[in-house]
Amino acid sequence: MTLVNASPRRKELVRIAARLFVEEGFDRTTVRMLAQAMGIKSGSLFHHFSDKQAILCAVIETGMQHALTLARGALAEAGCSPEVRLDALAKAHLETLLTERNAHVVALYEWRRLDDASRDHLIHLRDAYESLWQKVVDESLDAGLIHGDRLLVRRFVLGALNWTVRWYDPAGPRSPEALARELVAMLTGPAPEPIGRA
Amino acid sequence: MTLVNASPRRKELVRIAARLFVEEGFDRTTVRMLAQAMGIKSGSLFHHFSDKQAILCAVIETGMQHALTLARGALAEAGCSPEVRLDALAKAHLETLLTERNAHVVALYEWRRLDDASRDHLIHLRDAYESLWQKVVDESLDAGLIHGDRLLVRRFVLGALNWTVRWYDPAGPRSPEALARELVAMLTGPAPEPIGRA
DNA sequence: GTAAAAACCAAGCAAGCGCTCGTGTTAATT
DNA sequence: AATTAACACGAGCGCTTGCTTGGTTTTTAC
Repeated sequence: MTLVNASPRRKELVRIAARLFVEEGFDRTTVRMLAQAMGIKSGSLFHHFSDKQAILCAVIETGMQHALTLARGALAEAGCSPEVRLDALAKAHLETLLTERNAHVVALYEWRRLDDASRDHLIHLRDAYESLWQKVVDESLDAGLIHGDRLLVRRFVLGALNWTVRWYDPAGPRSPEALARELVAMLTGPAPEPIGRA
Repeated sequence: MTLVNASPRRKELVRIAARLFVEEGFDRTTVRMLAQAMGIKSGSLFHHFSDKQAILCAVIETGMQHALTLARGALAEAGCSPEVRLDALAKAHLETLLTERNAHVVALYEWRRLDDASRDHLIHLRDAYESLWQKVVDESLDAGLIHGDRLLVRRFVLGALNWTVRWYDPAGPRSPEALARELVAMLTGPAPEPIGRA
């Protein structure tokens, strides 16, 4: 499923790389900086990754796999009420945005630094995730819970959620759950009844 | 008001730089590439800008000034109906996102490459723009047109709009006006009456 | 206990980077 | 006609970049 092996050592390297890519940006993170943060010399880096680009790809893939796993789990646990499912998906999205923040920020800002091969690989993951969302949005539309063009709704909602990485402060007063519920409430209008928690 | 002079020649250079920064990213756009696209040699570049960084700042400032001008104009022409004002502001936002697309994309992706001085300068422009939005969002909340936390609503809406640069196709079937109206409709729920156009 | 495999290192190459500098060439001002 | 300021040039300095190479150490497997 993944492009290359996933030894625990490699996983740790990817985590470190993600942090540096966020702090400095991909282009400004030199292989020497990466190596030092990993406790090895720059030459040794290329035993784990074919080139710098492959590290970027691995980082982004990590985040996407995590998002997919979380979203599928959330939907499996949620019932079949459209509102609960929408809420659960939004919550899962915010949670992966938080716990795998570095990877997602890198995906957001450095996507264009990928070469064609890596991009092709990752686009499939992205498409799978977006079609998950589209299905849940469609359910809410069919139920009359929300209104509008199905494609636009999905894009606007995911846009609003993704943008949170630019301002959300995990140390602040609001939890991802609360945030998700506020967004859903914003879309459904003033709710006459509270959302039932599964 | 602006950080430096704004001769027509310089304006053209900034436009070219914006295009290259979008195509290649700031770090990968070399001063030689910039110079060649401008029809001069790399050394001559530094007669117009103190350093590469200053070009980035000028590009981003261009976009922000344009956004501010358009938003203020739109609000001045709009009446005092909260829904019309919200719609007008969203439309103005999408229009500047479209006509000054390069500058805004650069602002989005390369903000972190700014040095502290440039960032301080630009943050004031950004704050002015956001408080414009906050005022209009507050009006809509007070009128009962939309619901939710005032800060969150502003952030979610601006997030949804800004994210459009990642998927919006100006050659597609939808105009910025139509897009703006769809977003407002999404927030206000199923409108019992059509929006009056000023 | 030993052989194979995996991880690592020191050294450095070729290329590209932002930027400087001394000089020449226009174009506007006096 | 003389002065000045703005713009452009060519050459290149000092430094950093991603990546390679040949050889050593550490870990794993039997």
